Amino acid sequence: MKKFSEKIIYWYQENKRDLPWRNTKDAYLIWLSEIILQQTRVEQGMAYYLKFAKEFPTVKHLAAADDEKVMKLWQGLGYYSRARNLHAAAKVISEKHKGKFPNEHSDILLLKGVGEYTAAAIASFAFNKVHAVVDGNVYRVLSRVFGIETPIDSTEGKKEFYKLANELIDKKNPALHNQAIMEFGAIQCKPVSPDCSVCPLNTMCFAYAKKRITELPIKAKKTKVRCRYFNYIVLHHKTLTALNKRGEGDIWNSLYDFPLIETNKELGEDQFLKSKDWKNFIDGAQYTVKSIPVSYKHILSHQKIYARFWEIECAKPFDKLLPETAVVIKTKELHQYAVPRLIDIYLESRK
DNA sequence: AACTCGGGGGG
DNA sequence: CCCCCAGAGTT
Repeated sequence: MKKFSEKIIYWYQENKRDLPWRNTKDAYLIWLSEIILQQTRVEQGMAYYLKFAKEFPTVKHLAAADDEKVMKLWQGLGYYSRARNLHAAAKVISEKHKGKFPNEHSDILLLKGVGEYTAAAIASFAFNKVHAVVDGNVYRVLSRVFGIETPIDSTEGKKEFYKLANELIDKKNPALHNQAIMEFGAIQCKPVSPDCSVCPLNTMCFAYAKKRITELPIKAKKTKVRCRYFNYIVLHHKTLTALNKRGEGDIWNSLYDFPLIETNKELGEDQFLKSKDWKNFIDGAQYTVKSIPVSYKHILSHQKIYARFWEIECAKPFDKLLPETAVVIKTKELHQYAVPRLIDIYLESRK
């Protein structure tokens, strides 16, 4: 009987997708692709990879780029700390490593934004080192084939799956093996309704034999969702608009939105208009509220945001009247700023 | 060990 | 509505 590794590698060679980051040995490009693909589907990350690779063909190009430009290119992809860490690490590689990407697993692991998975991916794909990758796909394949019921989001589970993955890896073809098992998980051993009848591993699969495909892998925690109510104050004065740069400790760090009043619960529209808080933004200046606010429900994996955009025409400039984090910009230059998807959708609707 | 960090797609 | 996706950093 053929071994696990041989079977998935054979399957991979017959079924693999043609993906751009598989056609290079450039550690920088492989790193770039791995950061973009963290918790992100290949189809969603593809356009961003092509954009970044074209705009920043080498790590030095990326290191030399402006922060705001990097964030703008990342706009819409989510998990924005990835972009900040990517940029910070590019500067380290460019300066401390003289532009040469580290080729040891332990050194790669020191880079900001690079954890166990990504270090193994880069070390194997770029330098053909024997380090097994364990991503969501690998957890699923291993738990099903070998019947592992340890929760994948536990410390114990992580150790157990890494141990098994490193026992199974083809030490002569670590890069090929790692690509194969992930692609196998993504395409054949899918999360929902995989076609096990055509699976090359169905004769050795625990979950298939026990009819427990839908139960594996096991995840212990469930993310709870928090509801938030955002009242955005979209201030205009002639050709000017006020933006707000978001900071640490909340979503969308280092992106821009508008000056904001957040409340614990839904307020009526008249109730909000009467409230004093937002008028601090304009310090009692004359203003005109343009019609009723535009409303959106923005769903994230861990937050539900009920947003309203109050468009206010202000009679005088608002330079010094805003929060510390605010910036006054020309409305026509708004498109240069990196904004959350929610703000982007609002702006698109205003065109 | 638990929490937080986005956005999109599929059943 | 739910779950998952080429996970990592912080507390």
